[in-house]
Amino acid sequence: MSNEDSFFEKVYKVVREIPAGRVTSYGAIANYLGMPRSARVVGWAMNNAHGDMSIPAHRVVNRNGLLTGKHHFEGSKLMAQLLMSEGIPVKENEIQDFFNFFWDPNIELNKPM
DNA sequence: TCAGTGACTGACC
DNA sequence: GGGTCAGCCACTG
Repeated sequence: MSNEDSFFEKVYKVVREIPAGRVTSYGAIANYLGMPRSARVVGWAMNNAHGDMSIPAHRVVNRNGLLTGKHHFEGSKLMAQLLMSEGIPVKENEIQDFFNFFWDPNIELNKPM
């Protein structure tokens, strides 16, 4: 049974909120969910979301801006292609100016206004 | 039920 | 400054 309150669902919801042309990290999502030490679980959720095309998992990368999960995509280059298609410079599985494109749910979803 | 694994992160050497 | 170790939570076997 999939409860919307499930940790996974929360992760999916946040990932879906990621605007095109922006990226975030597993730790940022985990931190937003109140589990900054469970970044691995977030990645695990992505693994479970593998079959859900509604979830832009390609916008989720590790703390170093490295496309660690690209190997899980059908095409190893698909993840980079999607990111570059959104205007995000990716080279050698690594996002250039990652910090510049970084989208933090803790800030964006809690923006005072 | 217990143990192992995983798309991570931070700290230590 | 770079590599290694341990911790964390959830799911599968």
